[in-house]
Amino acid sequence: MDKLTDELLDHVAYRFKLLGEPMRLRILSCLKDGEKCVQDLVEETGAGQANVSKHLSLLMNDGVVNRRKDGLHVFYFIEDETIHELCNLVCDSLEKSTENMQQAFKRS
Amino acid sequence: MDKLTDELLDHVAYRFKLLGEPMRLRILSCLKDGEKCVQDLVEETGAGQANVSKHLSLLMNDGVVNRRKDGLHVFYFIEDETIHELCNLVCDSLEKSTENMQQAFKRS
DNA sequence: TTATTAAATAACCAGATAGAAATATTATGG
DNA sequence: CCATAATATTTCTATCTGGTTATTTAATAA
Repeated sequence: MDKLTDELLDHVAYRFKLLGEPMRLRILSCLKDGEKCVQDLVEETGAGQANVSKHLSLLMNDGVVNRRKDGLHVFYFIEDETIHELCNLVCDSLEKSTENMQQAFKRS
Repeated sequence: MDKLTDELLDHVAYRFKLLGEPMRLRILSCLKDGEKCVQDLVEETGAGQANVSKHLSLLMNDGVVNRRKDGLHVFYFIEDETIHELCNLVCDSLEKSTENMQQAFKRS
């Protein structure tokens, strides 16, 4: 985070914002183990088709995911693998702070 | 990102959402080198005082920052150091994809 | 006590956006 | 060509939220 230009900072914020919607994170979680077509994602997430498409479109435009067309189906996959690292970092951090909360609760 | 419960996933998303606002990221960037009082942050970011306070409050409640009171001043500092890692990861990733874009542009 | 300063909170508004429904596009098969 | 299935796009609406202004709270000093 050295010498963040305003432009880069805005882009970083936007990337975080993309990851900051539960449904988008759910979609990315579904893509963790490999490509999925839109239908699969609709079923797995329980979201509407238009909704899933829109989220995927946003993720595509920012280079988070990419796609491969095959007949009527469009298979989406994670393009930027750092997503997993990001999620893991946050998960670990949250779990740690939850532990601390519990510890503090025990002590009180 | 293994076995994300819905609850954890929502919390992870919320953490990302917190980082997904340019002004909050700017505030965190200001705190990178150490604690700052609210006034300092107001001056450095150019945002309104109420605004900075509100952002800090959100960041506090989720454990991203913490504070130390000293007389009239309240000094905020980063509590969850993984923030830096997260930002660096995103920065590197974005820079990389920008390079790729430029490469592709040269080839075309 | 009163005045002053720093920070937090409350109330409001305007812009953004997730979701739903309808429509359009694209690809396949008959 | 037409029908169908998968996906994308458009439109609309309800909700959320960042920013501003005004007010309140808290701490210090006179």
